[in-house]
Amino acid sequence: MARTKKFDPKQALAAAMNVFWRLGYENTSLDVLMAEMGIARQSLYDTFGDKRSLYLKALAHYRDETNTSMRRLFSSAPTVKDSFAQLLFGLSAESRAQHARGCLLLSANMERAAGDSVITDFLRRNQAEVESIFCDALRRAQWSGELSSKQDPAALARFFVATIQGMRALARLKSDRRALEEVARVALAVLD
Amino acid sequence: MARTKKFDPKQALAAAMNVFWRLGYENTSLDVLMAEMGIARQSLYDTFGDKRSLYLKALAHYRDETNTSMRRLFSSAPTVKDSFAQLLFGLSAESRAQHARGCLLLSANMERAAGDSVITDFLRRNQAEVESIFCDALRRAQWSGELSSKQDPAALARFFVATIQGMRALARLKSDRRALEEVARVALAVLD
DNA sequence: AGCATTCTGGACTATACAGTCTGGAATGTG
DNA sequence: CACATTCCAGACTGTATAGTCCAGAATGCT
Repeated sequence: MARTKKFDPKQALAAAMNVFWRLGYENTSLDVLMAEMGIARQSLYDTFGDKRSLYLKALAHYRDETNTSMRRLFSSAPTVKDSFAQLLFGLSAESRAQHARGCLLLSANMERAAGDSVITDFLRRNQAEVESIFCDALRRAQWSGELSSKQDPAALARFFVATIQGMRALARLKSDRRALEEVARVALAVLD
Repeated sequence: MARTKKFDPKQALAAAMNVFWRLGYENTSLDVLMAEMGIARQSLYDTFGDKRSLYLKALAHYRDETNTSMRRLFSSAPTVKDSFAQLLFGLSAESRAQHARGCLLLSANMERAAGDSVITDFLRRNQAEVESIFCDALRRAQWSGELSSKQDPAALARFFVATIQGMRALARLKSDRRALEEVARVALAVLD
């Protein structure tokens, strides 16, 4: 009946995600989007809608990727402390460019207008999801005796969410592995 | 010889600072700046230069205000832990609007282009300053016996810088005093 | 009073960019 | 082969906004 799509939407979306990740929403122009996605204006609008809706799709894609990898991490590491250590030291060891781009969802939170309820709701749901990944792992650790039952898993989970975002802010300003690792060590000590 | 300035530049700068604080650099237009500063376009350009240089002056003004108040806090509170507690619980107890606007310098860090060396250098110098305020207080606490000498004051100082920024990110997404206080309690425990 | 300077308000310019539209080439399917 | 669909390149529109310019009113100083 018709010509089939020449490009892979998944791949194009991943490319768009990377642009937003590196440049932020406002500083990303359609021109660079078209260039990096390797498609023309028309195809972009036909396939993804306008800039904002492409952005929302990119956020969702990012969330799916990172949360999947976090679940994997927390189900494979031997102890919770190990899991958090891998997370925090992994973040510390990222490249300068990775530190500079930071976390797409943290940027989305900082960049969003105060009244943007679509993005706000999306980010709140995601934070709840991340907290529950952490919280479940912490509860399992209490069950297994690794973590004292006097600790509050929900509070610890939130604390680590905050810590990661704080470290992301530090890393963005100065890509200094040693400094980040020091912060990570102090933070991990709350699990002892 | 000439007419004197009608408005107070300090006051106008404070007003500009509040606008940038609430809206961020990109989303602040000259029109709202003129409105909130209470001066006309021409006066603004004559007195403060272009938008960016006004922004830089606003950042410096913000830094001066907050660092002065932090020094005051750390020299007046009975213990370091008390100082940090006041800082963290104070942040937790801010209004919804205050949580939404967050910290001007954290926003500047997230919003800045990667290659903007003027703002980057400014923020790095400020972070060093804040860390030194924290670090000095922690060293005094070790001297007085409040804090174990096994702890690393520089690492703790950086940790609290990260914690504050993490809590700011959380507060911006959701103004939830209880949740923030839980994070604060976990963080303060590193001083025990 | 007279003058230099600052103020206001608005017109004006230049630029950047999102989004739409057009024309024609490419390509898979029947 | 024919046709529907998708592709690309680029023109075009509308809008927002930073920054400049100008005319005239206001005001302090000598």
